[in-house]
Formats: sequence, C-alpha cells, structure tokens
Amino acid sequence: MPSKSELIEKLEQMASMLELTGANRFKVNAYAKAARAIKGASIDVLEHAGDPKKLEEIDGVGKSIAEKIAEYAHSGTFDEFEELRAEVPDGLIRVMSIPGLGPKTVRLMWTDLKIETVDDLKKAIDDGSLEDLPRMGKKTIANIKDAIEFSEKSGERTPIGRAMPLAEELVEDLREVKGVKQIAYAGSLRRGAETIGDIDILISTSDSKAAHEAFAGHEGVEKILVSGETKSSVRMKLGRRQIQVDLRTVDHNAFGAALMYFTGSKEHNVRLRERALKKGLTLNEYGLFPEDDEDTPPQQRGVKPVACDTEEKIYNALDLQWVPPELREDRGELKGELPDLIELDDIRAELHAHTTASDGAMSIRELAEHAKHRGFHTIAVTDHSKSSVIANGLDEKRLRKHIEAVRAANEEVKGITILAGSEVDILADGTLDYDDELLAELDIVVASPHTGLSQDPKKATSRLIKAIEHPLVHIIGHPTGRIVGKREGLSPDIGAIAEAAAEHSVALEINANWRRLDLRDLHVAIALEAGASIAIDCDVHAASDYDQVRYGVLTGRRGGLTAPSCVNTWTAAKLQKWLKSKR
DNA sequence: GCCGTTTTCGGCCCGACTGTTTTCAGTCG
Repeated sequence: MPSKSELIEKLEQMASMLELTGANRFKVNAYAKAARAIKGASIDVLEHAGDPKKLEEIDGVGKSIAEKIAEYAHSGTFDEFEELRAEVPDGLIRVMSIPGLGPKTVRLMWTDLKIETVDDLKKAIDDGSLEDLPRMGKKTIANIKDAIEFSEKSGERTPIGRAMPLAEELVEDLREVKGVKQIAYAGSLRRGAETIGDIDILISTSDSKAAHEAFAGHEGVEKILVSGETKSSVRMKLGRRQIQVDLRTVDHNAFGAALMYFTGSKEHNVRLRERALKKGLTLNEYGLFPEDDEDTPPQQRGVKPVACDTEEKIYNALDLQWVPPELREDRGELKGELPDLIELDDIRAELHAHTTASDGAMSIRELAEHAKHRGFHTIAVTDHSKSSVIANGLDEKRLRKHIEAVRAANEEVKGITILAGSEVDILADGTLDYDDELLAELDIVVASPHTGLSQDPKKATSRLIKAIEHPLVHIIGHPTGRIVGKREGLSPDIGAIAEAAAEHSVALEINANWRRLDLRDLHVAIALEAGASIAIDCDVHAASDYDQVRYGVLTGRRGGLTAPSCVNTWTAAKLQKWLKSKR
C-alpha cells in the first residue's frame, strides 16, 4: 500500500541512483530536497496526489515531481524510479553510504570493476584489484577498509540520549584547556534531533593547537581520522560502539558564524546563504561579508564582516529573527513569525510515572519526593493495567488498594499533589483495560497502546480515536509505540488523531524517554496545527528517568511547541480544572 | 528538477582536509 514514508524513501533513493549514474547534480539535489520537503509538509501529499497545483505549493516540489507523486499514489511506484532501479544495483547505495566513498568513486568502482555490493568491494580490496583504479593508493584503500568496518560496527545513527552525555563531558573537559574561551556542541545534537550522526564540538580559542591536542588525547579516543589546524576528527568509544566526534576551532570573534554553520542543518544553511546572496552578501563559517565576486574568501583578504560574533547579529543582518536551533530544518522557519518555544523550566508536573506496584523502582513517596525536589507541583502515579502482565500490571483489586495508598501518601507528603492514576492499556480494538466505573475513581487516566503495534494504519487510527473519544481519558501515552531505530510502531493517521484529540480535549503525549520520543517532532507539529494539547512525560520508572524530560522538551520544540499548549506547564489550578472536566 | 524583491532562462552555498599528484579531485559537513 502506498505510504508517505515509502514515497519519501523512493525519492531519496532516486537522488542516490541519479548521483551514481552521473546525472546533473542539481537534479540530484532537487530530488533530495523534494523528499525533505514532503517529510516536513503540513499537507498529506498522498491525499492531494490528484491535485498537482496543491502539491506544487510545497517548496521544492515542481511539475515533474508532482506528477511522480500522482503516479506513485496510483500505482505504488513511478516509471523513472523503476527504470533507474533496473539500471543501478541495490547494493551500490549501501556502498555509497560508507564514509569517504562518494558517487564519483563508487561509480568508477561499478563501471570499471563491476563492484555492486559491499562484499564485492571487500573482495576487490583483498585481491588487490581495487588498486587498478586511478587515485587509489595504499592509504585510500586502508581508509576504505577501515570505514567498512566502522560502518558495520557503528550501525545506524546514535540516539540523542547516548550522544548527549558524551558531548557534555567533552565540553566540560575541553573548557579547562588553556586559551579556550567559548565552547559548545553543535550539529544535530544542538538541534535536538532524535538521532545523531556524529558529535560536533566548536571552540573559540587563542591556542588552537592545545585544544586539538587535548581533544585527540581525550579518554575514549580510539582513532584519529583527521588532524588539521582548525579541524580534528576522531572516533570515540561509546558503549560497545563508536561514534565520530569532530572538533573545530575558530577565533573568538567568529564564534557566532561558526556556531551557526556547524549547527546546521545543512539545508537551513543553504537557505541562509541564498538569502545572503540576494542581499549582496556572502555567508560562510567566518561571518557574513559583502559579496565582491573575488575568488579568494573574504576573511583571507581582511574584508570586514557585516556580522560574525553572535548568531543573533547574523540573523538580524539578514532581516531575520534568531532561529532556535531546533527549528533549523528548512521547514519554513525563515518565513513568518516563529513560535515562542517551550523551555525546560516551564515543566511543572509529571503525569506518567510508575511505582514498585507495577514495574517501577520507587515507592509512591520516593516518586513524589523526587518530583518535589524538581519543583513540580503535581506528580501522577500511573502504574500499568492488568493486561500488561510482563510489567506486573495491577488487576482491579490491586488498583483499588493502590488508589488508597496514593490518597494516603497525598495526605502525608506536603508541597506536592499526588494524583491517583493509571497507564491503562488501549487494547487492540480500542477498548480500555478497566471498566468505566473503576476509571472514574482515578484522578487521571493515561491510555497507551502496548500490544498489537503492527496492526494496519486504518485499524490503528480507529483504535486510538476510540480511546480519545472515551470520556474518562486525559492523555494518550506514547501514541505510536515506536522505539527509535528498533520498532516502527503504529502508523495511524496523525492528522485524524490530532483532530479527535483537540475535539475531546485529550492531550497527546511526547514520551520523553530517548528510546521512544513518541510523539515525534513532525507529529507534534501536526497535533498543534489541529489545536490539540501536548503532554511531555518521562514515563518515570526510576529516579534518573526524570532527567529524560529534556529530550521531550527538545522534541516538542522541534515541533513548534509553546508552553501554553503543553499541559505539564499549566498551574496546579488549571491542570486540576482540566482533569476534573472529565470526571 | 526547481525557481524568481536582477523571473520563464540560467542560475543553483562555501571552505577544510586528505591523498595523490605536482596543481587538484573527491568528500564531508
């Protein structure tokens, strides 16, 4: 069945295959850009596949690609894709994903040595035939061999929750090095993306050499890939895997320009540069300069930049307001007003937490004390329901006792409200795991799907909507059940879910655990557009889980979430009023 | 293939580093 994600994948594949066949690089770029545009588009392209005008409203989609979308919606593929696919072996795209191998090299391997897969490439290395290619010396071959091993070992992208602690440790350690004035992590990590390709660290320093030496010598560095005057690249140990970490050093007064440049996204930067050129300016990682058509870069000729030391000055010089990193994805952030995004400090309540009654590690009181310590006014105790047997879900009798225990704790612990709730399973048919009489006794109901996570999108949509329409439900917990990089989860019609949620005053959860981040950023944007409220919850099982909230806030920010749209930022009174409206 | 505050053709972002070659192509971000 045609799906948006498959269409996007096909367009991305088109770009790779075109590259390999040596097509016009701007055409390649057009396909890659269209794929991104569709990913971030607010309209459902498949729904409007018969309306080319509507499709062409999406920036990056023109006549030709609009036709291909129509073709795909009708037949599940499009001719040009199938033609290229017949020509370009599947395995080559995988070969091209090896770091250091680009389209030119892979194409040469393919045409001259008939290399079509990573295994073919390994054989060509072993039997020495790879050396026959031009510009293919011993060192290059050794690097390729190493890169194959790395890509097999490092696997896919690293979840943000694994990369962030390492990045913060590096920033803390390198801050102490002689000459270092400003330091920050940049890249997709600063943008709060759910997964990270590599970690980028940026330093402004008066002693570049010292910084690069300290970096290369840092604990955990397993291989040095690049070491220049301004740029070093290493591979570091991260758990059982490795992650690439890049360090860039710049002068103090270029820190803003460099930070902007290395934060990306690449597409956002391209937009900014295009905008700069239209204003007779040129933007690079050293600053925003007047464009003068000279070949030598302006900073090397002592040209005075228009702006360079802070991001804000550069955006302003381009007649833009400063764009929060989380929004720098080329999803229209340079057009119109930006939302006043939610901040970590706005979070005042945790509404999804487990105790030792089900699968948590803390008692009700411990849970409450930790929440209080974080300055929260409310904590909801939401242990699992009876169907979650593996999680020691509570049957009706145990839940009734548990409610009593929560009420007692609420009397006893001062300075915080402890809500009696449940994370009740949404069964495969959309019914809930307890009867209404029992649910009505609870202060808060978080309804979540835990099983049947591979059901078809139509069933998933009606299942979730049924739960949303239930008059006693407040929050839909981790609505799709996905696990980042591991489990796809449900693929419901998020637009329909969001509309139902808005209509019935049900909040959709961003489960802040970095393994979940569910809703994801794009879903949040759709939910907000429909007028639905969002909950950011840590799904607390242990004390350290409270720290996950940062990832939920980042995800919310990426989706354009403001504090008023997030129930966890509301005052105790406002929260209570909403909860009671469903009782 | 897309696009237009120099518009329907002729552009399309910019610099660092590596390896191999000896002036630069390829890749990356």
